Amino acid sequence: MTTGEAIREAALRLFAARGYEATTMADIGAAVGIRGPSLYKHVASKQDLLVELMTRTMDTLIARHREAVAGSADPVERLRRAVDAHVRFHARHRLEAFVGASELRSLTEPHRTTVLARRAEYERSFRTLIERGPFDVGSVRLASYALLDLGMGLATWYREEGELSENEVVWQQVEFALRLVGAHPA
Amino acid sequence: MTTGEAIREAALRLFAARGYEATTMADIGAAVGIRGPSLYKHVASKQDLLVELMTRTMDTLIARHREAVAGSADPVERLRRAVDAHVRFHARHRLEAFVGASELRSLTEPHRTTVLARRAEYERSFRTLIERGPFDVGSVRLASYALLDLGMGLATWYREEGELSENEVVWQQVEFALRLVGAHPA
DNA sequence: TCCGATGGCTAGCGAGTGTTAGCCGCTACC
DNA sequence: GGTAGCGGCTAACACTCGCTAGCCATCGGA
Repeated sequence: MTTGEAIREAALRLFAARGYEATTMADIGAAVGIRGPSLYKHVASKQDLLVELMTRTMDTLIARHREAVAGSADPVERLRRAVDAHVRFHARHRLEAFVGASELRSLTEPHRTTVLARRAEYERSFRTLIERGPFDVGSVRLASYALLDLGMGLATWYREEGELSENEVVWQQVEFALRLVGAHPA
Repeated sequence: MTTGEAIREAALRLFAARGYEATTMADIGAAVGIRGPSLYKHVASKQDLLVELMTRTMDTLIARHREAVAGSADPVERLRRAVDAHVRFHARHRLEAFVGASELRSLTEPHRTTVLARRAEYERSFRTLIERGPFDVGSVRLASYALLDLGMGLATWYREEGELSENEVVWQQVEFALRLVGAHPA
């Protein structure tokens, strides 16, 4: 259903710009050229729109992570690829990432708990990556948070039209990340 | 007026937990033991509450930054102190920082522009700090964003009751930051 | 040609919102 | 002991919102 997809895309843009609570069904409708009530022919509810967006975001983020990590057995290379995927995801899906981080509180139970669990799992996977490698950090947990924050920040400031290309930004962030955990002695 | 302060504190907690739009004046009133309409004897409006919170946050953040940087002339030491102040602020004022980052969109003009300008100024000051020192980064701008993101992340995950003390967390983050910009060769 | 589904629309319900108006008890002060 | 005013309160206004009900035009397939 391509109309449903258009609605989700419009909702994403509006949620990112104004926030979930401040966005009205009439706004979303207007963005796809129909009236508010007509949306209910395509989606179940406003909350459902948010749930769909957030779970999809976490699903593809974790999928990209698994693909990236699976490609190598070397701990340093695995972390490098994980950070690359993490940063690249936040560059390519800025709005999804932004909504995912800022609208957790608008999620009703049990969806909130589900998404939070997914996020915790993702963080744990970074922690494991750091633990298993020849890295030098005081606190593994803090290091994992630092790597995650480094990428999530992109959701705020990254712009596709910026002077640096996606690859340049990703490379630079990966470099920062590796320095941070004490790899990359050169 | 100590009642006004209590109201601002309650509003801060509620804005952080539920978001500005989802928080009602009745909620804020209940948190300080009065009814919603009675709040208007102490504050001008709900929006005014948010404006006050956000401008105060930026003011004290910038003040702490200036104090920290003023204490030394050595570029590395200046950056170290700036990061220390930045991280410490986000640990001590978690909620303010969280609201400051997530409710920018709930700010009506011209306040939004004012606060954004203040934030840009703050970022620029980090950029200058990096430019003027013996650091090694590909992009100064990206490095400044990275340092800022490193501290702002605390707003999400830091808890006072955590196993690491404030000082331990700050030291660790400062270490990460200095490694990131290529200082701290040891 | 008829029919059922699809997907728009308007009207409207019911709940909730920020804010104002106006009332009243308490307290401080002359 | 009167009174000004501070700071509570309830009632109510003027919306707004998500969502449902019910109507109707279009159109593909039997």
